[in-house]
Amino acid sequence: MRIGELAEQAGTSTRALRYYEQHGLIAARRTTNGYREYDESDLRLVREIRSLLEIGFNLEDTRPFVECLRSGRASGAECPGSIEVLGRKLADLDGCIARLQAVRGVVERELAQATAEEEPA
Amino acid sequence: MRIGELAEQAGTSTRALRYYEQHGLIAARRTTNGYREYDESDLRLVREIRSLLEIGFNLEDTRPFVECLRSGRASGAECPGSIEVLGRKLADLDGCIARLQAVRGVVERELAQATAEEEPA
DNA sequence: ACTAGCGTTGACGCAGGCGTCAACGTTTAG
DNA sequence: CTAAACGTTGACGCCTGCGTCAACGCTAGT
Repeated sequence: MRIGELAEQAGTSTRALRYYEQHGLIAARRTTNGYREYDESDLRLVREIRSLLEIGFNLEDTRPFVECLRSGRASGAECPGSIEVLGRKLADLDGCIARLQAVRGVVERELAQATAEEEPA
Repeated sequence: MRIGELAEQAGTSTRALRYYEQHGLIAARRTTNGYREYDESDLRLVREIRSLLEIGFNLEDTRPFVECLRSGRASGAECPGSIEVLGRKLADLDGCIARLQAVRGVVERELAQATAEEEPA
């Protein structure tokens, strides 16, 4: 299939696909006229990238997953590189959640105090 | 005091202070030579801005707090505009935390599954 | 007089994942 | 033959809170 169809199948844009290629995540064969040509395995790679991006991974983080899939694994997560990224992400998430909950506490107290002083019954 | 000292007192940079002024958050008197001149009340405004930015508010969100302080209130949070921002922020935080926790669940399951398939013994 | 250190404005750079337009070639339907 | 609809590369725009450099003026100390 060509880039337009791949984009549609993967729920993204042709621009994004060229961007992934620029960054070495996917590679395309070329037909004689210079058009990119893809197959089902490429679709799987792009879908892996997309689902990871959607939950907050950045492009670099998706690389080990993509390489894992290209090495023939059934899942992009079952390679050491991917597992390491998952571990770091889990720690990042925990830190991020903790920070947000702390901020939430501050905001909640500020709000309670401010409304109390605004409407003192 | 001049801009350099204000920056130091508030724990920020002169560049940031000029940026806040550009966006109408703080205003400076000028001495005859064109230098900006600040006093203690300006320091309070900048500290309010800084503390809000640090916990994740954006510049626009700080505006009602700054105006509240300038209107003579003891706290920047005790005006309707500030309270509304605090309320929206609280909702934002709740949504953000929920999303992160959902992602955390996904990542944790992925990680468990991947490590299980990597070391099945 | 000269230098260091403060001030002034204006403008570019950055991160990230693309959107979007330009200017052009290819394919396909009528 | 022509136009629509696809493809190609290159490059600028976006967003946000500044960092950083340029090129200049003012002031204080020696």
